[in-house]
Amino acid sequence: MQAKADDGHVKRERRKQARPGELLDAALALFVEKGYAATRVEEVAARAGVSKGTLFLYFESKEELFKEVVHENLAGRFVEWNEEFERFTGDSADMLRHCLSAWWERIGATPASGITKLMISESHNFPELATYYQHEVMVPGQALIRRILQRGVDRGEFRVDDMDYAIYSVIAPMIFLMMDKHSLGTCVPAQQALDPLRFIAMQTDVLLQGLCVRGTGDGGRG
Amino acid sequence: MQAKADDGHVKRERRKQARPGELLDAALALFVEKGYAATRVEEVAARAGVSKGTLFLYFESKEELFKEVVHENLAGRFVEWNEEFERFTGDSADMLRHCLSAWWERIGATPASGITKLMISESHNFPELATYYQHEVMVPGQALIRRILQRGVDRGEFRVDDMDYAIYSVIAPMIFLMMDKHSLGTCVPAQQALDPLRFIAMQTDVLLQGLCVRGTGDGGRG
Amino acid sequence: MQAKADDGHVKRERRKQARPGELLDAALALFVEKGYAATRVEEVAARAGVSKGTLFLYFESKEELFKEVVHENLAGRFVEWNEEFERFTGDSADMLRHCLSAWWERIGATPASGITKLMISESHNFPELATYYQHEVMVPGQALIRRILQRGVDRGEFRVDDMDYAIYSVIAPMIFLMMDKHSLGTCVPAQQALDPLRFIAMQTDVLLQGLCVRGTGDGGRG
Amino acid sequence: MQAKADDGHVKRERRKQARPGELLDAALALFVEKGYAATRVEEVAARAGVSKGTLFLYFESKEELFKEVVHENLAGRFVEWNEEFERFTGDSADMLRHCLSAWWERIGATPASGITKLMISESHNFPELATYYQHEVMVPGQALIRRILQRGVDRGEFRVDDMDYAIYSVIAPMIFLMMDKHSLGTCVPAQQALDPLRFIAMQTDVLLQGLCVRGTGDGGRG
DNA sequence: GATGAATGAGATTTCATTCAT
DNA sequence: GATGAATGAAATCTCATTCAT
Repeated sequence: MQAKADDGHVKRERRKQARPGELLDAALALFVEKGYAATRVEEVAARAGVSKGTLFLYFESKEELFKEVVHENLAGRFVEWNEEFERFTGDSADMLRHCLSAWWERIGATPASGITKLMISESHNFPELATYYQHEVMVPGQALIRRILQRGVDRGEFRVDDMDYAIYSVIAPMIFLMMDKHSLGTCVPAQQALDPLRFIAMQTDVLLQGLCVRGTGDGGRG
Repeated sequence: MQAKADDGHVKRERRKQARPGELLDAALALFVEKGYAATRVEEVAARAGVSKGTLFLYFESKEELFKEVVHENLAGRFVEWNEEFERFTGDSADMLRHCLSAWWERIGATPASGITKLMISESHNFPELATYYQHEVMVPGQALIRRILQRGVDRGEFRVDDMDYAIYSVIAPMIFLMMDKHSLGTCVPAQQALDPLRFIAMQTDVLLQGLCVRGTGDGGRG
Repeated sequence: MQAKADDGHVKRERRKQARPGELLDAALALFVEKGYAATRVEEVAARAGVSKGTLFLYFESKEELFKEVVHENLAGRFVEWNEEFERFTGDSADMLRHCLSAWWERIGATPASGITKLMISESHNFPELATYYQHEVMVPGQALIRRILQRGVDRGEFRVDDMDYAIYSVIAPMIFLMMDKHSLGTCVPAQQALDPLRFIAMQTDVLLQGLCVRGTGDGGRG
Repeated sequence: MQAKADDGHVKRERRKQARPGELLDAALALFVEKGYAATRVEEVAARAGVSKGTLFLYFESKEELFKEVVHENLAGRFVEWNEEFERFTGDSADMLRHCLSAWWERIGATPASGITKLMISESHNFPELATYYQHEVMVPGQALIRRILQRGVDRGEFRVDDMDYAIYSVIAPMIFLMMDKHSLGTCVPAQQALDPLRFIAMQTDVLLQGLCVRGTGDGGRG
């Protein structure tokens, strides 16, 4: 009986903790799909399997919910990724390839990528969130890409004329993939659909062709 | 007196003719800025310098206004561009460069580029419009890019392994520039702001490096 | 030329005078058909062949228009009918028959009967008009019926136990016919439609059977 | 504690169950009094003791509310009445008398009679409802009256020359009473007011005088 | 006088938020 | 804690009325 009570308690504790998470997931999905304003809190609650009232036990307001959705899905992954950067020992072309495909698997392909679409759609309505996103994602993201490119330059692997624009060249295909996943690509028949990893591979090759000092034309594949 | 009466009539007529356009412009700007749902029709009317009621003289409903905003700003420019394509006599690298910078000047830099952001934000809420946009913009746009690349291949200037993905490589920076203009870039201080023509030039160079058969490393500038 | 000018002037004068009449006719028809609140002044104007603005040159407001519609169509016909009563020389059964069929031809069958439907529908919203209608129609109408019945009593033709209720017995079929014409009967196929004069004839026979002192069962027809 | 919780739940449930009925009652009263278009939903809600928003929890729109008001108050009473017809053993004159006075008590005197006024006022604006009313009330009502009259004929009690018009003769005073109750009679001082049961008794007598084969002149009172 | 574009008060309808149960 | 009935502020939309032409 003690065990049973404990079990119950644990399970209830877990659910209690999990509830906001389910709500945040539901909210992310719906905000990304329909936009902030067009999403009704009742839908979010329903998708999370709770009632409208319950949502307000966990979040002060719809706006607060939105902010927590953004915060929750931005929780600094860059610490981890900077550590991976430090540990990486291969050449910089491989590093860039690894970085982009890892990004797709861990972010692009997951609901977290919806946050970028959300910020694109709602940045004017939530300027403080836009700033926050800028600080939490854009700045560290660009910094990480810069470190990778700079590493290539420092090791004599890359030649970079204009670092800022080189960074944009890395970001552009990522933005494109996320927009495709969350909007433009959703009304295209499946067999015509874009294969993200293939696109990333191709883009990286083109980029590396431009970056690699020897300009061997094989995009650094060698 | 005839003249005076005519003048008055003409002036009023001119207003009447102009109103829908003014309202569509105001609506485009606000829908792009705040999203469809977060934009109040009264704001649209105010920005066009009329009252709420006047808007409904010209548009049946907010939804109808939205649809007409999209239709109005999509009026097939591809006829004109296909004609330019036919007339172009230079090499295909120049053609691609010209095409992208012309696109920026005529679309990207104008409010019309907001339509793309709108479709990205609202495609799930207006599926018929998304389909329409697909037919009117995505398909002919990709077809035009395909023609340019194919022209390069046919003339022995380009080498294209996978045409579909090559097209995406052209589109991705365009999407990126529009998102920057309408969202992400708007909270970045001016002196750090991205110069679109410079970005386009750089991107084209990188692309051409990958495309041009000789792989001269000068991106076709040589 | 003088003649022509005169003609023009006369015609214009006539039209100017006629305009409010056309508006009143249009308004009566639409108010009866759709109700006061559900009728838009623009519809009234359109049906009268003028613009919305013109209506307001002749009537201060929609409410004023409504009041004038009622006043216009109530213009005391009872003077004329009381004179007919005075002149009538036949027996009282014939008089009642004549009275009811004349009423149908002059009022019941004409748009004027719509006023009764209007008063039934809108009396709570226009209490002063209801009172006016009471004074102008109900009271003199009941008085006229009373005079006819009383004439029959005085001449030894009718026996009336309760004058008030005898009057209601005359009115009830009139109300029924007007409601049939303006509402209930309008969704009945034509061949099933009620023939008002036949109904009046029948009703009068039944009434007279009750009224005529000899109770001959032929309703006074002899 | 169990009881208390149940109580609460039950009480709230009871409110929830009762709401639509309260709203329908309020709506019937106001629609009859002011007409559909002139009644504001907020008034309906206020009369039912709830707020505007609550009304829309139970009814999709004002129009839907109106339709349900009509449907609710038309719930086929004719089954019951046809059964009464079958069970009735007295003579047909009594049957007709009973039928009309029962109608007044169960319908005419109750708010349900307002439906007829509503249909008269709004039939053009809601043609489907007019048809529905035709099928649910007019047709079965006329059929019931026809059965009663036919019974009299079959039993040798009544003589009916034209059945259709005989039926109208029964209906006309009913229409008159309802119009009096809901419109015309409401601005008449109380002491002059019409006593419906007395009017019905008188009308029935007159009718029976015409119907009864012996033409005894006592209206069947024997 | 006639017009009809423009207005804005007022109606319907939605939905985030509250709170009794 | 959880619920969902109730609320009312705010949005869309209508239409009587005005007024420049």
